[in-house]
Amino acid sequence: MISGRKKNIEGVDSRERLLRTAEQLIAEHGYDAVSTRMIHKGCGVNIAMISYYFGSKEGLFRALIEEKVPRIREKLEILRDSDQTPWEKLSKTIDLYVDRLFENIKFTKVMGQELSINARPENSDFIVKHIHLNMVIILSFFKEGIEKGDFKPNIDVEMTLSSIFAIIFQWINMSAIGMKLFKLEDKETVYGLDYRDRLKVHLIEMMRSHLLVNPS
Amino acid sequence: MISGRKKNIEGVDSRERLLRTAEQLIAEHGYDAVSTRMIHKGCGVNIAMISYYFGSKEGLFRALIEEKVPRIREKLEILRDSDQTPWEKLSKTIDLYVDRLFENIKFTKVMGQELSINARPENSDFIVKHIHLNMVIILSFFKEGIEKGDFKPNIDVEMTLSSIFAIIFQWINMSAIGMKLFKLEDKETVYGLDYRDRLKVHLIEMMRSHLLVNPS
DNA sequence: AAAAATTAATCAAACGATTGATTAATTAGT
DNA sequence: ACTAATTAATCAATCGTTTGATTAATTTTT
Repeated sequence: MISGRKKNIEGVDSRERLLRTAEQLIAEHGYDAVSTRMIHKGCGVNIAMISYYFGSKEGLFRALIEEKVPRIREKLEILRDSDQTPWEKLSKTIDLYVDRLFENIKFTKVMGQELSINARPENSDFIVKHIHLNMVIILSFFKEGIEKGDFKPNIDVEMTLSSIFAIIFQWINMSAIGMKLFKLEDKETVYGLDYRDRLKVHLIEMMRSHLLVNPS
Repeated sequence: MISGRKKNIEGVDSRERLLRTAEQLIAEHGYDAVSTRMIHKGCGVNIAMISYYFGSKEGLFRALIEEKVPRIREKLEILRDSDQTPWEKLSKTIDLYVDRLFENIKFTKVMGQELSINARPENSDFIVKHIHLNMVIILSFFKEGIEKGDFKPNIDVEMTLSSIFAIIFQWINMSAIGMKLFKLEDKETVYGLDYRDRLKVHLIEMMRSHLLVNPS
């Protein structure tokens, strides 16, 4: 019969622990497969605290989305306003995106699921809106490259941009295929530094031959 | 062997209707969000028929997977045993895959979800196994191309192959992003013939510059 | 003492699954 | 050819569980 408030275990407050546990579990099993009881058992925080802090299970999920999605853009804007060549901007964007998504494997999976199934349209809309804002910035790199004559004039820029996103997202979301293709044993290797770099090199080299007039 | 009665409402038997309704609903909402009651209400077939035909909800899902996954390989084998150039084989593979996945949008989404979340490992394993068998065949196209000197010798073939799959899968699974990027109103356009062709052209042209020693 | 945080207990609704009974078509026995 | 037995197919009703959410009581913090 333990009752009353539990002191912040290891200094982390209940709200934060609910968010992190939900992120972890939903990434692994999907939103609908994760019950509020799984979350509460996973972190020891009382189940009623979900209603208390977030109103509902969906509210908790929404808070998770809003917390992480808008983060990348500031870096892109810095890149945009720099005086680097379009190719430098693009290759650094690839570098940035791979790093960011790999550093948030769990959340990237959550995002992927949320965009795939279209339950909770408010969430998908929110994610799509922010990804699109980023895409517009990256598109300007393409256009700048074409205007300056660095990039081939006849490339399908939207399809190319979409492909870059697809390749990174898919690597994280369908790690099972990557594991089999590269004959790896555990998932950690797919998400490890070696393959992160290999993915970057591949993406940048592929874009180099696809985009540049003079791939040198 | 087959005996007993067959009622066949409107000529379609219940087993088939359960499969198609489950495919439709699961593609739209995800496995866990679709209840057996939704399926039964969606097609009018009695809920007990799920146990009767498939043993369980999971059994129905499994049957759906096993019905469709292994289909593409025979075409790939015909391509492999033909006397076309490696580049012809590869570009026709892209053509084939885009067509097949676009003709099965619903099921492709189901597959994507199943590979993303790793509930039901028997299903993910089954899907991965068959996709990998196809990948091995396509890898032989790459290797043949390199041996003959048609393809550049230093390309990361596994990453390249993985990228092709990623781009097609993602186009189907994350249509919301495509819609926004191409400023489209309804999902049907993303899955329509125009964008299917545009995706094919983009993929093949990107691979041409990425792979071929002499892109002509 | 007032406010904020946490608790165990409880709720109606929905879940997947199973039951026993019924139907209609086919097969076997005569 | 007719009847009895067997079969697959279908149904409504119900099982025990789990779900998301809420309550009122209690404890901690301010």
